[in-house]
Amino acid sequence: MAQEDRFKKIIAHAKEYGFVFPSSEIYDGLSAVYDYGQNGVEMKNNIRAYWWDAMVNLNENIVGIDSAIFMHPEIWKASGHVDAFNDPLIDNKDSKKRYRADQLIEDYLDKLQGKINKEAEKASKKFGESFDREKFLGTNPRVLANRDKIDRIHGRFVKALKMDDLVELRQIIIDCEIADPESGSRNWTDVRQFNLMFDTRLGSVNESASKIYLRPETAQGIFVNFLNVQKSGRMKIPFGIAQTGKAFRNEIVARQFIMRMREFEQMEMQYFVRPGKELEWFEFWKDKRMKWHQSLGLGKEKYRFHDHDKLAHYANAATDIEFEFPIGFKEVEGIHSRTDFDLSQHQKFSGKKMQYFDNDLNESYVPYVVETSIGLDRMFLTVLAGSYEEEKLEKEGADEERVVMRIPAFLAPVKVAVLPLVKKDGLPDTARKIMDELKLDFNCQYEEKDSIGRRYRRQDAIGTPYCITIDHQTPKDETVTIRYRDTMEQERIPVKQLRDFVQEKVSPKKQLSMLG
RNA sequence: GCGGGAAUAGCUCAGUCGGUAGAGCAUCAGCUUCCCAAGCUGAGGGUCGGGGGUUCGAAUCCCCUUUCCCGCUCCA
Repeated sequence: MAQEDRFKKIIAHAKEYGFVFPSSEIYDGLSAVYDYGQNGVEMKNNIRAYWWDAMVNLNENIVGIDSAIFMHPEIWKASGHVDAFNDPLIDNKDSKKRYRADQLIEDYLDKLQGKINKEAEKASKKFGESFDREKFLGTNPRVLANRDKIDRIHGRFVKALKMDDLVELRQIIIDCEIADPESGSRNWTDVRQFNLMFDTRLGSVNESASKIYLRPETAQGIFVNFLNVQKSGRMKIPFGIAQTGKAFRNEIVARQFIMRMREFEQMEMQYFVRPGKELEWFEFWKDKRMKWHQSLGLGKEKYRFHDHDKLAHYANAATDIEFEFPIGFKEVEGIHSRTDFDLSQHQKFSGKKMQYFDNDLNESYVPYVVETSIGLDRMFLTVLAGSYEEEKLEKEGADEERVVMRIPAFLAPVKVAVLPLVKKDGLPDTARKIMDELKLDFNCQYEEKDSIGRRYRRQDAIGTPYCITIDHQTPKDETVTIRYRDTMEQERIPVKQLRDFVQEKVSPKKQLSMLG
């Protein structure tokens, strides 16, 4: 409970200090859509840049692209999204539980098959070694009745799925007297289709305009450009293509702040490898990506792998990197061994050869793919949640508290605050000069209003790692104090050294060099 | 989408039995000059989430609706 409160506080803090706002708020908001504010956009850009540096710049064999959100509609048939993102759903009116209609029918068919197997089992025990399983299955009246039933239902089921016949799907459920597995109730609503892909029209608004989708993932933009990049970049396997960009999913339920949004940003890299080598590379990227996360310094114990037991049809290995949010461990990044599924599908649907000629093997093949796919918005939330701290301060008298965002300096939205100690004696002028110097290199804020202590706290709240204070000593010896966000300690340094000093502290170079 | 709860100033909240909306903090201007937030003076800011109804009169009662939170469900 306390943890949930903490999550709420982080959301409130994000809004109050210009990180994340609900979309269209003055019109009552728009469900599961959020806007990034003045501080949020800086931090988001910094996270994206850190990922790009680590993937594209640090790896000579990885290049980036930026593909369009609109793509040829056939792509989503090839990828399986047109089928897989169309779930027929049905609700039980009594228990208020929701199920996938196709799942209910499949479970029912499985149960019938189970009955047949049991029947055979029983007979086998009874007749011992003289038992002829095939003959039994072909003659026993109970088995025959069930097999006949399975055939009939299965036939209707397949046809209904093919025709998208929702009424027939419901009729099958009624005819088979399928009950809610939990409550036993057979009081069902109509079957409804939820397509998780947004669609719109390309071209003029008329009958001939074609329906196109807003991409539900960025990965396909990479697959369809595989040949373009490989040839124009003279890439040799293994190599990777990286991309960041928006994707859209019309989630039935989207909740938990920016954890699941209808419009979100992905950072993906598809790594093309020799068939048979994919599981080695899968392990390689698991390790690399985990190191990237841990390089942020938010606490190694807050990360874990969660291997998938149930694999998607295209994958032969999959794992999630999870981060411990106040509401529990949640997926931040997925690493999948996608086999040659995607390229093969595009080869099939487009009729173009999606192959690579490997000189070392002297043969051509459809490459296998290992994917690293990370949600930028979730990453953003990771940094927020991992940085937010209500710190108890010891002070004479009452207990004091400060809210401080311990954001890694290279991700912080504002790097430096320039603060004249008081608003007189020419200190603001001196501060302005320093500000003008520094703002060419860093995102800086100048503040002269309110007491110095209050200004420090305001900077703590947005995670500014360094505050530079111009005091009465500055005009005398050209030095200022620099105050550290995390320790609240101060140091005095010459104005001349400021730029280099800050530069070294807010650059991601040190972290990146450890990843390289 | 279903069930439950919530919505009053930027934030936290008060508002009695239905009688024209209040506090603290924050914001802005001026004063004060101080190294870890809440000194002084003044000002701005709300059609009480939106729409409809009952009533002489609605923040308050009724209906609808939107958004958020919790649970269910879903999650390439």
